[in-house]
Amino acid sequence: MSLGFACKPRHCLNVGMQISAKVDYGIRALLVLAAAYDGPETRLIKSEEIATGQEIPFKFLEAILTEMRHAGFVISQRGAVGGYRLSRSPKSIALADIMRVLDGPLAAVRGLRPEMVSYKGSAENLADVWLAVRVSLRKVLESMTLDDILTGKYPKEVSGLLNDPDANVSRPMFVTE
Amino acid sequence: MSLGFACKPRHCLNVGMQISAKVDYGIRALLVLAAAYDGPETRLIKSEEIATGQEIPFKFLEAILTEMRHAGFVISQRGAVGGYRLSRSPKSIALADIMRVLDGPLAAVRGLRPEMVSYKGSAENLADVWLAVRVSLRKVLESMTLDDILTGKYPKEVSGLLNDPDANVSRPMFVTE
DNA sequence: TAGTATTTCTACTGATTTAGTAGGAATACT
DNA sequence: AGTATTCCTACTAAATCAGTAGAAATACTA
Repeated sequence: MSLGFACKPRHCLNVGMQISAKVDYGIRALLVLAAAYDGPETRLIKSEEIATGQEIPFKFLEAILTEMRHAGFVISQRGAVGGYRLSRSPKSIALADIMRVLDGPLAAVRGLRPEMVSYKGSAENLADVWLAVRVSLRKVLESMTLDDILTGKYPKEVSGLLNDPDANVSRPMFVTE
Repeated sequence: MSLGFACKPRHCLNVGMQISAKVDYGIRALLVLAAAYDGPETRLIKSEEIATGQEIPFKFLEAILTEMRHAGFVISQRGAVGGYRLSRSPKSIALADIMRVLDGPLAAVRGLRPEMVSYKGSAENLADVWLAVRVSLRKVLESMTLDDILTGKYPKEVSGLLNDPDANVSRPMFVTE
């Protein structure tokens, strides 16, 4: 009846789905721009303002915003009155789009897309698991837009998930045997 | 109308949810043991047999199996007729359990559990997204057992996901603007 | 036209994680 | 005693993550 230690002893840093700092910062920056969005003539917001308001490292944020511009999510202007604004409505930008731009595909198995991996023997059906994982991530992340997060009004499949009784309880990482 | 490049130019290795080699190998190894499972007196299977059968690097697999033993999923025996067997029924081992042992929590944001992060200003509701992501991962990975994968008979919420018309089509990673 | 403030680009860094490998010690059966 | 296997410790090379530094390009303003 020993207390089996089933996880890394201390802070347990590594993880299945790791939301990176880059994605976290990037989405927060777009949310700030989304809150100011008011059609194509929206005022420009400086990266400095976003960085201090959201406590994001300034130079890192600049790099992220430049990636966002390459992806077409934001429009920028240089110079004394420069800054950034959203290129289109916050209703039209889904979280999955942002995450794919900043971090690549939503799900992969050993670096490969789920439909690219194949297994043999007793593991034959394992690919189905990764496909199901990807679909379930898509259902959440493709359905939620920047506007949904600003307003707090989520698509009902998502609010269904949040109503789950233990949505905000974390599971133990050790196993007793 | 330029073709905006929204992702890393070439092989796009980084990813949101990365199923690591360790988890992939570990689950496959347990599936092999699960297929042989026949109560507490199941025959022992050598790591060499699993490694060649599933094309997993031998020494890496050994390390993974030892972690599995620490977690209580397998029982081992050394010596000439040694090997591994499952410690309990494949019906009682969920994929989420295995993944937490090998890779830590299912989801984290910048290294923190989703319920530990908090945001301010326009990003206030962002934590809900990560909670929803975690719940949706749990719904898939806590409901599927080793036995489900062996038999190909999945809980109906999972088979619902797999029936999604584009379960096995991958989404483009670049954005046209 | 000169000045100023901002974005943009290129390059670099240190820490951590990933995916292993090497070699030997412990152990269980014959 | 011999043999085959698991178990443990240590090590490595490559990639990724989370930034930083500094200068060039650019847009407005006076």
